[in-house]
Amino acid sequence: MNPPLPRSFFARPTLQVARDLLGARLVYLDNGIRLAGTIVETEAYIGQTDLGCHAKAGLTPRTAPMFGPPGHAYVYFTYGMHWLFNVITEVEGFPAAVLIRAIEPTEGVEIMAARRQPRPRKDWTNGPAKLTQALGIGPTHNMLDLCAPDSLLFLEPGEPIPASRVTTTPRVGLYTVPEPWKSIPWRFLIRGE
DNA sequence: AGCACGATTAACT
DNA sequence: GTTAATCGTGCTC
Repeated sequence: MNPPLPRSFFARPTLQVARDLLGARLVYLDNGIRLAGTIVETEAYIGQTDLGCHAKAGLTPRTAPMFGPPGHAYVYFTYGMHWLFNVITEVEGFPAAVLIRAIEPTEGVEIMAARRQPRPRKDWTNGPAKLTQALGIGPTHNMLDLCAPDSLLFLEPGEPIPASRVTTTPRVGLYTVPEPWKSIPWRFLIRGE
C-alpha cells in the first residue's frame, strides 16, 4: 500500500494540485472499512481575488479552513442540504482549495451502493455532494488533517494521468460570478469519465 | 432583523 | 430544458 500524499504535495500552486489529483485515490476509513475511489474531476478555488471562491469574503468562521495549513479538509454546507469536500492548498495564510467533484468507486463499493440506492451506478459518486453521501463525509470532517499518520481521511497516489487524457473547462455552478472568474478554465477532468 | 443567494441534486415537462 | 427542496452565511438596513 502506498503511503498517503504528503503535505508537500498540497503546498503547491492550486492549479498544479488540482491537475495532479486526477487519478489519485480518495480514501475514508469508515469504522475500519476502506471506502475509496479514483478522483476523476476537480476544481481549483484560488485566493480572495477569485470571485468564485468563498475566500472572497475574507477570513470568517466559515472560510477559516481555507486560510489554514495545506493538506487539511474544508467541508462546507450548501443549498441547505449538501456537504462538499475540498483539500486545502498553498501556504498557510493564502486561502485556496481544490474541490473534489467526482470519483470512480474502487473499494467499499457495496457500502457506497447501499447509501446511493436505488440510483444507477453511474449516479453514485459523479457529483461533489453525491460522493460525500456515498463515502459518509460530513461536518465532523471539516478541518481534518489529511496528512496525519492516523487520519481516517486521506489521499493516495494513483496511476499518473497523461496530459492527453486531461481536459479543462470553466467551473460549474458559478451563475452570478463575474468574468473572468465565471469562465476561467479551472475545472479538471479525465477525458471520458 | 431581514434578505438574497448558493462550488447541488432529483424530479419534473 | 425547468424548478423545488432547504438553511447557513454574509450583506444591508
